Amino acid sequence: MRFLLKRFSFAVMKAGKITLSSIAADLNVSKTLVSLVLNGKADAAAINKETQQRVIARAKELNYKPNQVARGLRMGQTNTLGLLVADISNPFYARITRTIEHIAEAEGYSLIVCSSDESENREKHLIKMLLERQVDGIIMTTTMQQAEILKQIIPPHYPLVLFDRYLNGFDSHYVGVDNEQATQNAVKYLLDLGHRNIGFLTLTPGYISTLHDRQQGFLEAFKAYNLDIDTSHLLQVDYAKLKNKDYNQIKQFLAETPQITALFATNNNLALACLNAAMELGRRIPDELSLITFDDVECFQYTAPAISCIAQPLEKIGEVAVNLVLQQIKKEKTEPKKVVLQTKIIYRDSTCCKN
Amino acid sequence: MRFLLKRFSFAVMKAGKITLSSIAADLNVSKTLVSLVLNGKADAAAINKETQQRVIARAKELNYKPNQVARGLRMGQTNTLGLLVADISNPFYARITRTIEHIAEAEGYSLIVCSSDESENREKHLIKMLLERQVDGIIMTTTMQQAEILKQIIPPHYPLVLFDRYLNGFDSHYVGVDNEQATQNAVKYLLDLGHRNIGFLTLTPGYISTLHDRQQGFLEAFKAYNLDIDTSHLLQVDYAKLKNKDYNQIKQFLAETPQITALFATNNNLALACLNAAMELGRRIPDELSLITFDDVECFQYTAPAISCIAQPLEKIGEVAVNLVLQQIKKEKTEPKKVVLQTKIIYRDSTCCKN
DNA sequence: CTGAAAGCGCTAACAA
DNA sequence: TTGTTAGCGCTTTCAG
Repeated sequence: MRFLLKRFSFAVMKAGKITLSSIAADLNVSKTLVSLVLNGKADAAAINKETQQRVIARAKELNYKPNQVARGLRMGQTNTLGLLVADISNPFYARITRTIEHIAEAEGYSLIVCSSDESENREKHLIKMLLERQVDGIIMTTTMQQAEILKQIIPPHYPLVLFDRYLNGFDSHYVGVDNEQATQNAVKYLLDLGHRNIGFLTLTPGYISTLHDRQQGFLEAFKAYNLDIDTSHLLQVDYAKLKNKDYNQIKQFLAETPQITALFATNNNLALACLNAAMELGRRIPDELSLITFDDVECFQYTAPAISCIAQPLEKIGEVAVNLVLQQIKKEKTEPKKVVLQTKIIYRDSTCCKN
Repeated sequence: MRFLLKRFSFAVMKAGKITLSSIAADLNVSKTLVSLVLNGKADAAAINKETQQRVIARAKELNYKPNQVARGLRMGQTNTLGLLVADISNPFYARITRTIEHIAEAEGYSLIVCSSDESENREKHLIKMLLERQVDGIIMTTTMQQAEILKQIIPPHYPLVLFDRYLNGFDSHYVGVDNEQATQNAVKYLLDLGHRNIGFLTLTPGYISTLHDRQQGFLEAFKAYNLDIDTSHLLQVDYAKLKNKDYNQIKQFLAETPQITALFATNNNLALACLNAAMELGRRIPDELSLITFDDVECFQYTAPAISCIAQPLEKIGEVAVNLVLQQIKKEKTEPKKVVLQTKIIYRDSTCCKN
């Protein structure tokens, strides 16, 4: 009786739900059989061709969709990757995401995408979430200051790759560029153009490796030329304000340091902000003020003037990142690999000789 | 013996895995108890305060992370949303994604993000994938021409919202703007400036509702002014080529129709391409050629000249989209709602009177 | 106040 | 060649 009741309620409740069992019941075969056939393991199991056909036909007919959640639970693998960036609406990350998505998808992986918003707390929270969701690996830009939290939160041999930013004391796979060298080259280029009073615009939080290294590169360039740096030429802009299009900090800076003839911006948002500020202050670029920035975005070639910049190989970064994580998942254990890619200075119209 | 073997391998394999049962075993209580406590249902179940404390303490100590895949399977709900866009690297989608992500996250939902690449096949494939992954709802821009495929593939009352583009014959929730009206207004503005030979640049595939409606708006504007349209002023650019920065089609078009004094571009990529083509051909904007485009992206205010455009309320679109899908998930059943938001023409320097 | 047991949909040993 | 069964980790009746 109990049994019957169960069968009954099962049948009733499941109206419409097509599962392995429902197909099996329908065909009077076992779940195993259906599973084997639908996973292409039928031949290996030497299952009757004719039976195979019946199963396949019925599955198609019923529009069967395997429940990947159940599958994931059973197999201990979700075929999902976590992608954690600072801000998905930043073209820098959006373009890398695109590449990662494509490669991942080709390998059967989906992406759970999230933005940390440059907040350590959010990042911590999001990583936990990804881990709870049993993603098979994580690709991320960290905004952490200390390796500790990450070490605590991420299991020892978990498939992980940091990109763009590294974290001292956290020995994981990584892909990015040599920010210090790239910046140094760009600043030397400004120096070679005759500029001596060069402003350096960076962001909060300043401890982020890319920002830190770029600043280091800036200092190194001066040192290499035996030049002193006026620290009043360094400005750290508040990230939230920048996101909010509040450029007052920059305008004030430009107004207060009229001796500056060239500007180095540490990222694309900052460069656009400079353009805006200079425009409002009536400082002509490049005649009165040269500008060069880290990161290339499409529109830099169409701005007035076109903006000189340091371009990172975005596609390549995405490609390496996803491949590194996939390799770890496939247990191709390797030492944490650090991949450093080449940047390229793109000379456009926002930079010229000091006159 | 058999039993022992199993226990053994179990113990070995599970080394380190913290689960509900492992905690329960550890504490000599039942899984139920632990589950209840960890889900905040302990008080409702009137569980001993002291026991609760023990459970919570141990869970924290062991750094327990609930397996959301198991939870999802059991509860028939994954707290995951599918977001399907044409191209995540397009700032238009990236910015909407940002808003959606934030609201979804606040409600406890994660996002699986994917790009259809304007391919019907990819779209079909991705929707199937999302459904198999048991996402609780889907937010998408469709690139389908016919409603049929979507109807076949998506279950009748599945939580779904289309945004940006609608699909005739597919009666779902929707949020977007009045593309026809917006375009008509913008074109009338060009007409009012004295332009009569206006080029219209659109994309493949042309059947997409937004593109279609924009073209319709273009035609309507002329009709309203009792003006004839020279169909040689309409150009449909190949999407793949555009993505690929191959602007020859546009350059050729501009070269062959020198009588054109103003251009309407149906999206941001096209506008940038026009800028590029005009530059290479030495056609000065706006003096020789006015340009207005659908969609605003940040850099349009910094280009030379700054580009006039029709701005869509991106944040609002994202917000409405995610809320609509969340409502459906929460079974707040409503008739498929169509939300049409306001656009705004932003007048910048790329448009001027015909001289 | 607490526990046993069933079962979400699937895979994979093992049996037959 | 096919079926039985156990179990992935969790929630939730239902019994005590």
